[in-house]
Amino acid sequence: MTKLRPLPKSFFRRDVDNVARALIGTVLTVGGVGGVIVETESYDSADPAAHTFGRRQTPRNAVMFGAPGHAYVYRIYGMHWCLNYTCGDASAVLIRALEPRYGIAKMQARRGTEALAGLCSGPGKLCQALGITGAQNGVSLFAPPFALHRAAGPVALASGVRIGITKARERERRFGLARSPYLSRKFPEAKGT
DNA sequence: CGATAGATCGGCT
DNA sequence: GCCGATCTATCGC
Repeated sequence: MTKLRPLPKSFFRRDVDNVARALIGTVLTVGGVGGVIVETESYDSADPAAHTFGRRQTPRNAVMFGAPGHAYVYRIYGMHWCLNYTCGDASAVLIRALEPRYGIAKMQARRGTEALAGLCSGPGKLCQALGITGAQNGVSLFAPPFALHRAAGPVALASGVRIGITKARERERRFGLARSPYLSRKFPEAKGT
């Protein structure tokens, strides 16, 4: 396998949108299982779609008010989990899709499906494949079982409006690897190709 | 293909 | 009591 270099903690000490962009191409593993991040979304307290909108604190969103570089995990629709990286100042990046690369058999077993393209192509699927639950809420991303690694090289970045939200739908805070087969949904092509 | 319905429950008003 | 940063199956064209 390619040599993996860890992400520095300073990675998260910048604007949340830039973190969301820079995360594309980085590697996430949980207990050695994971892959390359190909899709993210950003949220902050000025965003009507965010859990921290208006900086109102509740038991659920408490982790987003804490230090950067931690996992914010919450349950959605009563049955799925979603993983975010906290970025400080009540902001966070939702991890939406991975290219499966490490521990693929384990991910297939957890998901109950074989197809690689569908293993981690969505926030709920990704958490199921990596075994992430509310038990990881608030834990450091820089300590086991989590491990974050730098991108192997430059990536073709795409962006667009977010998915699955009902508020602030127009905001372009979704980022991803253009034309990746592992996205939850394709990004609109700018032109040509 | 795209559209829609149902599952299922914690968090918040 | 309502609603959601989702997923899957199933329907219609």
